[in-house]
Amino acid sequence: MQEEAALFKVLGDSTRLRLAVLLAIDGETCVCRLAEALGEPDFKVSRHLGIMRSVGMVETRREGTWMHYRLTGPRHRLEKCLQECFRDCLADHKTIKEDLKRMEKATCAR
Amino acid sequence: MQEEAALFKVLGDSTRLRLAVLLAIDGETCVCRLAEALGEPDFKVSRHLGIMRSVGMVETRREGTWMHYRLTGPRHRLEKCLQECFRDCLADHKTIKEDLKRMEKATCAR
DNA sequence: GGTATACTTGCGGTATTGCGCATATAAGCA
DNA sequence: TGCTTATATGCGCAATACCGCAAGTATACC
Repeated sequence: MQEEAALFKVLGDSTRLRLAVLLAIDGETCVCRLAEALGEPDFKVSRHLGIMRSVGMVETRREGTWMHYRLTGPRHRLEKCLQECFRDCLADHKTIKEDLKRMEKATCAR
Repeated sequence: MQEEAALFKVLGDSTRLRLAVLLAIDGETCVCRLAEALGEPDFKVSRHLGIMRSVGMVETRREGTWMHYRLTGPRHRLEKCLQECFRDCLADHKTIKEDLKRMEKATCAR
């Protein structure tokens, strides 16, 4: 049960929960865009993404200097359920809408 | 988003996650039965239930010396989704099955 | 009143977490 | 090579979390 709890624990921080929802909605995204979306320093976002990666919740793809993060294709029912949760229950949240708005305007070259 | 993250955080501890799943499966249950199910001291179980109550995840009903805990009827989509998650994704977990077995044998007078 | 059962809570200790800052790495380009 | 952009990470600190134990409350029953 430790592994399952670890998934919830990772989502138990609002910064990481926002990142998870944004990735669920927008798919693969680079760190700088996510940092602009959240209005947080990129080292902070990077560190939280690292934590999410350590439990296998996200995967990365490097493209030059950019690092693209995406949610891992769900490995079991729990992860599938959680990802549906992001899209179905949290996408409409005020904070997420604001994050998405900032992400659209991101100055990052994509 | 803090409130939503707080829900996940509460589930980010394996003791509390087990309690949540057991309550989702078995409905209203007293502390001593839950403690026997988990094989943990009752003061520990009681403390974790208190944490779950502090975020509104569980409610209580007193009956004599017994205190019965149950999951709160979901107040929004996220809680509904999480409760489905308990039943659909976690009820079959090895640990939960063992917990349920111990709960059946509980010496507690119910 | 006194005792028993069921549950809760204060305390002290150790461990983990999240933060910002500064520094490090990694790739691209002049 | 050196410079820039994008990202990652080591460090120290303050805050929080979980634990076991011991003591407390609450109800029931004699």
